[in-house]
Amino acid sequence: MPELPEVETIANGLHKRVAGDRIESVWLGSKPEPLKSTAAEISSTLQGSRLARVRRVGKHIVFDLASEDLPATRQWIVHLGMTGRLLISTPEDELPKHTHLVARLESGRELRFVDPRRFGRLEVRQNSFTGPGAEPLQISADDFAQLFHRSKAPIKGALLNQKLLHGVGNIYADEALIRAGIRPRRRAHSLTRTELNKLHAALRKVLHAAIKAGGSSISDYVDANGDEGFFQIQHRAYGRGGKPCLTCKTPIKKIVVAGRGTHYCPRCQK
DNA sequence: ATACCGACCTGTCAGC
DNA sequence: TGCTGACAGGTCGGTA
Repeated sequence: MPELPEVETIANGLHKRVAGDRIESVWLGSKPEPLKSTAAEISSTLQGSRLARVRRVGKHIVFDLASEDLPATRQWIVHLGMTGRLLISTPEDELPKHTHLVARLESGRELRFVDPRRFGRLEVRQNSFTGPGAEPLQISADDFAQLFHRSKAPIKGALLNQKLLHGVGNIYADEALIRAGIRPRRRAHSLTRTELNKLHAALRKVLHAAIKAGGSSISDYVDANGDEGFFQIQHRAYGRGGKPCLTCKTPIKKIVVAGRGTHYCPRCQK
């Protein structure tokens, strides 16, 4: 579900609402799929920890944990997958179907992880988590060009490769490419430096605009406060197959690239 | 090493 | 109304 702008919105919202609170106890569901660490590791690490800070790394939500006896080097990492959600609730709120973790907080609230499709992952770590790739909003144009100029993959696939850049998903890959005027099937190494610069700038711009809009709500995405994002009204390619290009009126094409539904303008994108 | 492709899951929606 | 199949914001592992 969530890509960089949505995860950033969720992490910032969670930070505002739960930073400083302490986890008193943890309930874990019986389904093991969402766990990368063992249930015992997750329970023992979270229990008693203070949520010092909540932030985004790539598409991951990172909770920096602190406790009386240990320095703040432990982290709780949450990847939301396609349908994962972190909800702040009261104990009286009905437990949603597909709830996999409930953390009871000192404040009396509960932080719940709900994920119907179970593509999300929970993990605890001791060391500092830096994510699989580079941050799209921090990387320089030079380093950005370096990442892609040797890859034979279609540029759309390369943008989705989290080991290169982390945080870009299907929506923002399509939205960056249409804004940069580049076809999704172009081999990454075939892009000129001018095109890579345009793509770097377009990606930064679209991600910043989407963060400002609170992300894209396609079906059920809501942030930590339950509010919808509204960047979807600014989509030019994603979800607009058959509809006229906002620049030239040519119908937007929908194809499959790197196994993902891909939308582009056959006239504006070269 | 690189790049496709199915698998992993549930829910929703279109079409019959 | 109800069934079937396609599709969905992501990632991983196997295979070519």
